[in-house]
Amino acid sequence: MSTPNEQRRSERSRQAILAAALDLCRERGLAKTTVEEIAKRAGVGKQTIYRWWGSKAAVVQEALNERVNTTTDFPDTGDLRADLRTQMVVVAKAFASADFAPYVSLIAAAQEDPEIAASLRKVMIEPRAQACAERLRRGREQGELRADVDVDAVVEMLYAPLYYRLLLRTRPVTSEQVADIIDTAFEGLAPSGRDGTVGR
Amino acid sequence: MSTPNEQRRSERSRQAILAAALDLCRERGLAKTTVEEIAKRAGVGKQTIYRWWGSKAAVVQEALNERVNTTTDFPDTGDLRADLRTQMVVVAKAFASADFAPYVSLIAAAQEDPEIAASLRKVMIEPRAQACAERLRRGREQGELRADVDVDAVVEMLYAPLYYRLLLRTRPVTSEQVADIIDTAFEGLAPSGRDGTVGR
Amino acid sequence: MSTPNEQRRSERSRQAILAAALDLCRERGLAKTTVEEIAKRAGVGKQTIYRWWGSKAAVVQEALNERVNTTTDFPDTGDLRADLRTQMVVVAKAFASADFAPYVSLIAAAQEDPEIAASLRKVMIEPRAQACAERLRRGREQGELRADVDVDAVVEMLYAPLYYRLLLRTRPVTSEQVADIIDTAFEGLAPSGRDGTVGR
Amino acid sequence: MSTPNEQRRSERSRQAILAAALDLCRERGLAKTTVEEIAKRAGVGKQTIYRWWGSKAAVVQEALNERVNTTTDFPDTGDLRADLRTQMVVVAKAFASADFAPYVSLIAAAQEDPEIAASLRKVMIEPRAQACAERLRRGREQGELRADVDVDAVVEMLYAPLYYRLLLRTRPVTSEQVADIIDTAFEGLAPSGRDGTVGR
DNA sequence: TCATAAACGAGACGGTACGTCGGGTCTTTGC
DNA sequence: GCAAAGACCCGACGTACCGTCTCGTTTATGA
Repeated sequence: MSTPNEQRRSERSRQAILAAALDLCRERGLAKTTVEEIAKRAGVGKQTIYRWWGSKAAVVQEALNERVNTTTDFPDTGDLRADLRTQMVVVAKAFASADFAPYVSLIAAAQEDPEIAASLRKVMIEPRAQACAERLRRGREQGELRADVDVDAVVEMLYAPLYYRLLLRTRPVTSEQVADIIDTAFEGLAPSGRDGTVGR
Repeated sequence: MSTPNEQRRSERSRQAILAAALDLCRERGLAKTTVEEIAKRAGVGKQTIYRWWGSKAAVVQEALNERVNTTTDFPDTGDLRADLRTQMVVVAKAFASADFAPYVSLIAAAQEDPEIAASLRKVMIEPRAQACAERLRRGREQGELRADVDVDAVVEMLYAPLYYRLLLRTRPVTSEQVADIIDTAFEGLAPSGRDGTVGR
Repeated sequence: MSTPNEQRRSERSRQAILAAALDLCRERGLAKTTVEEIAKRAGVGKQTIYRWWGSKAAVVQEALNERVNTTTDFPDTGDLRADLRTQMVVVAKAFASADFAPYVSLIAAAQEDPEIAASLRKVMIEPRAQACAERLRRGREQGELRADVDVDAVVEMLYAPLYYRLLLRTRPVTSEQVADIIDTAFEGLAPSGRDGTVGR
Repeated sequence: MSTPNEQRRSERSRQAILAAALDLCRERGLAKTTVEEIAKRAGVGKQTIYRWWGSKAAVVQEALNERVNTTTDFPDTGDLRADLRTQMVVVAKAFASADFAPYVSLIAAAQEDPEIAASLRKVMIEPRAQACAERLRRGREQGELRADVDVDAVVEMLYAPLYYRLLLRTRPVTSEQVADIIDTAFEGLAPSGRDGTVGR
């Protein structure tokens, strides 16, 4: 994305652009945000944006990445279910927050732009999924999880319902949902025992 | 969406517009499809599109709804897990299909257009979720499910991972994923039985 | 312009169209008047206009022709200069009148539509020019005019300055202008006698 | 018409626009010339036209003004009638020329657009009328004209018949017409001398 | 007297051009 | 000597009217 000389780059302009982009995206969504507006609000020439980023989505992506809590550390108190709950409640609160909108816009943009999709996965999603998988692996070793589970699949099972509500807006994402997800996931749907109809 | 006289409407034009919109959307995605192109390909004036629809997304939504299998019936062989599997495999195959792209585009568009979001939920998502919930309820009555589960939450748990992969493209949606989801959901993550590890 | 059956034609619609066209033309000029507006104001379908006229200009032309004083009679009191003055003052007053605008619009339209130009000349201009030429011819026979003048050229000389001001709007058309034109035309510009330098 | 920065303006685009507009206007008249065509032929964005001009007529007006012989000098050989004839024949030839069409279109446009009318008078008509009036004034001082004539009215009397034929197309504008106009104007219509028929 | 066929009102239709917005590139200029 | 300012070419937007084309609904003969 960047042939020009990185060293001569104006940090002041860069920050102004990121801030303006994020603000506008929060105000009216990424789709209705224009590069022209970002430039004007940042007090910057359009060229300065095109020089360093490939699209407005890339700007928002960088802004978001820079501002979001970069800590992907997962709590580890020894109680897996409690730790999952702690972490997922944080995520749920974030999802429910109004100024999470730019992240949603970014996911939307990613549907028609593979480049955005790739960098979104790489920067935002996979590191966090990895951290969770890691914690699950440790839990499995401690016997808190069945030995045969595929932790990556479990990460999906746990977080997917949050994304489902976030993106389809069927219902709001809440802490209760988190509790529900964890309980159901751990205890299963089968009426008795994990091996199904046995004790019937 | 329609103040003009519905009765004088040209069905020929309507069909041509829906077909053109869907084709273009499959070819290059909704974002890169223009109303002008839809009109040209359909051999129609732009005004005819604007007269009957509020946006290109609305056109695609109607096209999709009209062409998609409207059967929301859920199989019921008496074996809940098998029926879920049957139905979810159908969904998974659809999600994996190349010409499912318009649906994905539509979900993306819905992120920044509440009207699209609402009609998407009402027309595409909720009827199918209801059908699944219904089947789950019957299964619960037959003792195939724990008596205390919230079927609506279960629907989310089951389908959310498919949407997760569809929209975040971390991995492809497959029949194996479906098997995994069902198994894990029914048997739970806990090492033995649903009531924790404590010896029974 | 008219293959349809003239006898079945609705006089009510015809009158409503002519009136609406003339009104709109007075209100905002022919250029900003649309067939759609004429139809709506006349309570008429667009097709009824297209059935009987070739253009909006043709409508205005017919309206104007029907409403204008069709008397092309020239006064003849025996005093040519007085009669010219009488008639030209009428014309000057018409030109100065606000609701003469449609006639001006029509002349403008004629500049880019030979059909309008032809019918304008035939219906509006030539009959009146002929009447004036006739009166001049009688005056010439009576010795009120030099025997060698070309009456058609004289008609032009007399009326052209009124059109000049009407169309170029350098100054308003007035009765004083009429007096001036007649005096100068009759007496000539040369300082003494009609044959110029003679008495020098 | 111009809020944008005149100094950054592209002269290349400006010239291309003026040329294209004039060409199209000659080919099919101003009424059938579209801004879109001008832009396309000039290899220019439409916005560049709208940025600097208020209408297609304004473009043609500027083009015409820039290309037309800006010399408004009137010949002065000492013989007023000869000088008038010289100059008016030039005008008559111009009026008769095929590529004078844009000027006619402009006069037509002026009938429904006061702004065009004003600039047309200011730029094209009045300077030339002034030059003629000036020459007439000098002639009057030299005794070639009656001392009491209003030179401005005379300008109108002389040129109006050319405009009459130009705009009403009753007959072609020719050099003969010019001769006729001058002879009649100077010698008058009255059978003998300017002070009536009474024998001197 | 009534059927029938034309003209009618309404207005949807395929188009063309409008005037505007914003994208991404290129040029000028001021700090 | 960079970068703000912004003019440029371009393509699409959503709208206004064009002139044509159905639709029922009057209306006005002529069988």
